[in-house]
Order: sequence, then C-alpha cells, then structure tokens
Amino acid sequence: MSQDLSEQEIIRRQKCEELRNMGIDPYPAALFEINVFARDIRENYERDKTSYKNISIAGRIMSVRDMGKACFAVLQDSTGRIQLYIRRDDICPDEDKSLYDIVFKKLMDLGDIIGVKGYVFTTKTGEISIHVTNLSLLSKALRPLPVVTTDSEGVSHNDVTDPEFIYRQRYVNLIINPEVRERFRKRTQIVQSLRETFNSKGYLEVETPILQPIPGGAAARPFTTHHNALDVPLYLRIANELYLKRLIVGGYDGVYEFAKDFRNEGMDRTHNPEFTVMEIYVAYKDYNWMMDFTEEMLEKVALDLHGDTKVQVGEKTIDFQRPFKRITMYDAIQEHTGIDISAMDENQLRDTCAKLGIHADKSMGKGKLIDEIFGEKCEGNYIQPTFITDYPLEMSPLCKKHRSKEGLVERFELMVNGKELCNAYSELNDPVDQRNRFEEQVKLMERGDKEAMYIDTDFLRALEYGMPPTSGMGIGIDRLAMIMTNVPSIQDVLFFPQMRPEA
RNA sequence: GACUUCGUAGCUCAGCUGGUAGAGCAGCUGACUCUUAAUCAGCGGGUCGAGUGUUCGAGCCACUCCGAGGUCACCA
Repeated sequence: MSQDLSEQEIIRRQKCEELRNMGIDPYPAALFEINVFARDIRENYERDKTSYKNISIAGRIMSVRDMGKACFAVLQDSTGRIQLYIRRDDICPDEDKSLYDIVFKKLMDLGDIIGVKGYVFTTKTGEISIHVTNLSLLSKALRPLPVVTTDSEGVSHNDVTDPEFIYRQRYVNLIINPEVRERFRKRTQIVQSLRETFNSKGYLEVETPILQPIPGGAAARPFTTHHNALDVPLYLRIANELYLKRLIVGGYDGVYEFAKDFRNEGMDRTHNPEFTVMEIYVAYKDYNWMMDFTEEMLEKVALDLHGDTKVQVGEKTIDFQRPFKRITMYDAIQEHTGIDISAMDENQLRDTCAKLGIHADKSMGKGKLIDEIFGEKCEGNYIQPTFITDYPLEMSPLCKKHRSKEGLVERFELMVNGKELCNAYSELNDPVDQRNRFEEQVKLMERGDKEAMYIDTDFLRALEYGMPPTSGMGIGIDRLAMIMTNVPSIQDVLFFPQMRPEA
C-alpha cells in the first residue's frame, strides 16, 4: 500500500488536511449550478454584455498570475479557457480575509477544480475575463499537472511529448492539450455523420454477438476465451459479417453495426488488437450500387467535418468529392507493373512474383499471389479515393461470383492514402456455392494457411432458407478517423490504445 | 519476431575524453489590487527505468531485463 510521494504530492495532501481543518470539504458532495461556458462568454460577450452580469461557471485552474492582493487565473472548462480576475476585497468584503489569503492563495493549486460566480468584463489589456465575487473548491488535485505555457509568439513550452505519457495517461493529455479533446470530438462526429446517412435511408442499427462460438466473417487469428457455465470455448469476434447477413435473411432491408472487433495479431501504427469497424448490409443491391453509396457516405463525412470535400493528410490533400476513380484489380496491376496477369495460372503467377521480387511461399494459392502483387506494386499508389474492383475468387470466400468475368468475384476495396479503407461485396447468397467455398478454405488451412476461414454451418443453414441479393460494406472507423483528423498513428484516434502493463 | 533510437526533478531538457547531478517552468517563503510565458528576492526538490559487471570511481562503458517510439517482417 505504500506509495512514494514526491514533495509536491505531499504538500498537496497537507493542504487537503488544512482545508478540512478549516471546515472546507475538498470534495464537496453538493452539485454546483453552472449557467455559462467559457466558449459562450468569449464568443458572445462583446455583443451582448448585459447577459453576463450574473454568471456561474466551473472548471480547472490552469494557471495563476499572482499580483498580491489580486490574481489573474485561467479557468478551463469543457469548452475552453477563460481568464478569472480575483480581487481580495471582492471575495472577502469583510474583515476576514482568510478565504483569499489562505484558502485561495495558500491551499489551492493548479489543477484544482473550482466553481466561481461573478460578472464578465474586459481588462485594460483587452482580455475578456470574469470578475470573481464568489469562489469555491469543487475538487482538489493531489498530483501536479504538467504546466504547458504558450508564449506571445504562440509557441508552446514544456508540452508533454512523450508518447508513453500521452497514451497511458490520456486524461492528462486531454486536460492539457485542447486539440486532442477536439480530435476525439471529431471522431464522434464521423460516427454521427455515418449514422445520419444510414438512418436517413431507413436502415436499422443493430447489435450482434461479440462472443462467438465460431469466429467467422474474416480471415484472422481470434482471441479465445471460455464460458464457465456452458463449459464451451468462445471467441471474441473478428468480424460481424455472418450475423448481419443472418438478419438480412430474417427480413430486414438494411442493417448496420458499429462493431468492436478483436484480432490477436501484431500491433503497429495502423493495427490495435481491438478496433472499430462499421459494417452495413442492404438487400436487393449489388456492389455497383454500394460504390455509389460509399461515395455519398464519405463525401458527407468530409463535408460534415471540414465543410469541404478536401482533407489535408500529412503532405497530401485528399479529395472526397464524388465520383471516385474505379479500376479493376487486373488493370491496376497492369498499370503499375506492365504485366497482364488476367490469363495466368498459379505457376505463371509464381514466376511473375519471382520476376517482380515478391516473396511467395508454397501455402499461397492463386488469389493470394495476385493479392501479393497488388499489395506490393499497386496499393501504395492510390492516394486519392479509388475503388479497386473484381478480385480473384480464391481470396473472397463470402463474395458472389462475378456476373460475367470468370474466376473473379464482385468485390471492391476503396483505397485512400495508399491503404485499404473499405471492403465490399455483392454478397454470396447461393448456399451450395457458399458451402463449396468454405470447403476450399478448409483445404487452404490444411495447406498451412493460418488465416483460412472456419466453416459456420448455422450460417449455411440460414442461407438455405434464402437470402435476397445483398450488398455489404465494411469500413475501418479508426483508419477513417486517422485520415479525417490527419494523424499518423491509430493510437492517436483511440482514447486508450493497447499498452504493455506498467512495471 | 528482427534491427534501431530513447528512458535524468511534477513537466521540458542539459550533463564534456568516466570524477557522486544542473537549468527553465511547476513547488515552497516573501513583495506587488488590470496581469497574460506577469515580474522581483530567497529556498527546497533526484533509487539518473531496473539489475549485474568493468573501474580507485559509472547518469556516461559492457551485458541482461523492463517500458516506449521508429523501420522492416508477419497479418487484415
């Protein structure tokens, strides 16, 4: 239980005790009535001064400039920062000056949460401020906050830059970096924008199991767990695709889910073990329709967030204005390698990989080899939103065969900034074909492919009752948020990215 | 998993060819009733990520471990 406390932490604990001795609860239970926010004052005071004569506001003390018998302090609430002017004779009009001299000046610290009442005015130097007439402590901070200051040139000093600090103690990062609070607000706006698109078309937001007996719908290594009462193994879902399609069988025209998925694989700048995917399935549609829908959806996200279809991502400007470029996978490969692979068999593909210097091992089938070529030679080139269409059948076991092109399926992926953002199919609804495809997966698994899919017989049973022609699409919400907020790491769009436990 | 960089006060950082740690901000004491990186005077604060070794002597050199970032590989 023993804790090594720093000098500053010990002092703050002592201050807490002194407050209690004075009859002041450092953590009072009663609510504090708020009637205004910092942003409201800053934006509206100048043109409506009469409305700010009797305000009540609460927040965290971020800095104090002590002038003796008066102080300037900066208060931060959820909307921003506002300066306080605290004069001793105003908060202590009587003989007893202890509220100012002792409680405020001695016992309060940066980071404490306080409530103040007063009126708004503009200082001689032109800063909109709150002249405080009443001040109370709402919560005492026992740890010192990193003090980030910004000088007259707008350069910030002592900013916390250690990524470990930022990710492990996100709460501190959020307190001292308003732009980070804003980034996560944008992430929520993205989700809201998508929801608006789906709801406006009448599609139904649903929830499907996270604990699944068969981890289906994608090729990935799952987390495993165990249910004690049932005494069965369960898996954390790697996708929700097969459950959403069951709901289409059940008669809904459109269903979607924002799903946390889990994959027990490596971590890097674009992969976290748990991540968010939105999947949507719409009956009586095909993948061509879904491309149009995806364009509409993403253009709206960009407009809702930035008021513009153009989004700055690192050095690049990405334009989400409809329509996006569309190119088949074979054409993409021809464009970037000069090689036409459309008629090649597995051996010819293997030779082509060797010629291009692409690693190809024996477990790879024809589809996997084509995917390797695309991934190595093409993918990174598609910065502007581009639909890559018509994938090889072997690597798309849940996707319908192409209506006219032999050996291909009706699938597209949307590439943005050189990476996959969306993945969509004309969904396979032929139960016999689906059973065959699952059996192909079993063969791949026997050949050594660790990510081959499991057979889900209940899903096949559902298809046997009949699923309308359906198109489905999945989009990585974390990656979308990375693009839309212009950050390079998935950790920057997750409040609490996965970390090794602290020692 | 491989390679690589990093870990020093609450925060940001310095610390020479190895000689037992320093600054700014924050903190503490004091001055100042319109300041804004407020200012001025003074004072305290460290298991140098952990451990082992080399050395008369290690923040610094070597090795092991822990944590983080980056690159690559693997994977969607």
